[in-house]
Amino acid sequence: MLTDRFLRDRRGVSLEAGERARLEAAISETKTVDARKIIARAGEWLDQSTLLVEGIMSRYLDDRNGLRQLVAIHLPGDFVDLHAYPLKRLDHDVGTMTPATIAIVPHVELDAITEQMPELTRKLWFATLLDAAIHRAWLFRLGRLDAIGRVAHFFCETNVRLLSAGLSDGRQFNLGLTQADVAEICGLTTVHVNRVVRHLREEGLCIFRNGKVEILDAPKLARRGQFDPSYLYIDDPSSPPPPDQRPRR
Amino acid sequence: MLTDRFLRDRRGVSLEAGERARLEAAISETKTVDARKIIARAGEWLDQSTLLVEGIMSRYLDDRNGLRQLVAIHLPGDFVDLHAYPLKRLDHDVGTMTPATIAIVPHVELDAITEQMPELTRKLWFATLLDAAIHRAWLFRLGRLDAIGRVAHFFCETNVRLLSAGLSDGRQFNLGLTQADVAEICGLTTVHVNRVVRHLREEGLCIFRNGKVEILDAPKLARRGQFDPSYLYIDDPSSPPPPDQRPRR
DNA sequence: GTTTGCGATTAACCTCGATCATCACGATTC
DNA sequence: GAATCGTGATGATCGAGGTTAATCGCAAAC
Repeated sequence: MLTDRFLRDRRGVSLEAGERARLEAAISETKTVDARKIIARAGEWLDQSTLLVEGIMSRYLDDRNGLRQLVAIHLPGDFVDLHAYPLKRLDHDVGTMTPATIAIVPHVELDAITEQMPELTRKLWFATLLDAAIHRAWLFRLGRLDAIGRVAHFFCETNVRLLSAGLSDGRQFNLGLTQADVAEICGLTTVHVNRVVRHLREEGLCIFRNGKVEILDAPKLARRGQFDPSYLYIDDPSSPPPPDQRPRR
Repeated sequence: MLTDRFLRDRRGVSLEAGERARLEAAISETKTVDARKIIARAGEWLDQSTLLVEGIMSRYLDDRNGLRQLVAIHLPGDFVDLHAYPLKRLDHDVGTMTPATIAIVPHVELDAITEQMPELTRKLWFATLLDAAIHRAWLFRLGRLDAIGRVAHFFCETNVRLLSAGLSDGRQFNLGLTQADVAEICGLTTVHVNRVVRHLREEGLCIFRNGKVEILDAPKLARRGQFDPSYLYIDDPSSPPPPDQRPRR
């Protein structure tokens, strides 16, 4: 199903069968889009949102000189611009990075869901806040890490996200991004990303070639990027479960 | 009322009288908190959220060396950690920067609201996504602006936000932050923030002294920080209104 | 009046990453 | 086959901002 990967392995908020069916029914159409196409522009009024089925998409802000800062990348299973539902108007552009398959969900369908299914509504809300949590990790990356740490952190994050989408084996994954893309994500120049990539390779941490990432030493890479995956809210039996009783304070 | 400033002047999502009353009724208690106190820690399971009535609060991530990256600052009227309602567990710490008055909203009350009031639910959702939009602006700041631009952008943003909260006259406002705080926000060192502040003063853009900001040349300051307030979604008669009919694509 | 301590300020030095330039390689295209 | 273009690789140079450290102003505490 198109929504199979949506909120997969997210503790406490994975969809029930009925919820998944309801969301699936809300899809008005699916289509394929070429790489490097703009799906929605900043300031546009939107009446639909985009669920990413296949491929990689991004959200970005332009600066005055035509340079871009990516604020998010989206992987299969992500409800890319669900936040356009409450916001109605976006503050940034949304586009594809690779060829992509997307499913369209009209906002009138989401109106119906919010009227009738409060539990599913909370899960959709959760999905948008997960994006916000990733924004925060990216803020940490840009504000507190050096160039090597930023790229290391990005690779770690993407590995974990793709793993939960079933698109990485935990050691190797295909990203389809260029060094220039990584530069726009990490707030660096392509030249310096190239040097960072070489450094990571020479240190035996990971190899980035032809858009593919091979992680050689995951613990060391995570340490270098100060990466802790808890902000991704992925179901992990080894982390402490929610308290039986809601905690009081 | 305690919620008077919440979603004030936000086009299309300002609260109706009944909604405001319902939210007000959801408040279980209010309290005052000293400056520099932690309200919630990363990883904690929460069953309540915090509405900021007076004072300034922040959210931040710690790095390995004990340095912090602020990911948000909150002003009176902000529902600081409303995102804890869908997320249940935070990925960051929440604390006060100045002495503050806060109102507590138990999540069980929010359960009731999401069951009974879908329109108000969408507005609460909107409020959390507004925070995400501000995260994105901060990402732009850290990724694409130099030190002077970052501080200029931050002052512009804060001025607009305080203006809509009725706490700035558009030219001057009291922030109660130190240069070290600004450094943690802008991903700089205190030493360099000091240099930037001097530069902004000498260029006649703005004066930052004793936690107070005086804006001398708002247009120039905005240009220097590439600041465009549309991401704050504040009601502004001069910006284009939503289309009468929902747009189709 | 002295002490303490926080915050602001300034200087000296150095490093990381930007900038500019060139070159290699492969895939298209004509 | 030549030309073009996107992507990656690498060297030389430079400057913004980090680091370290010293000093100052001022308010609170004693």
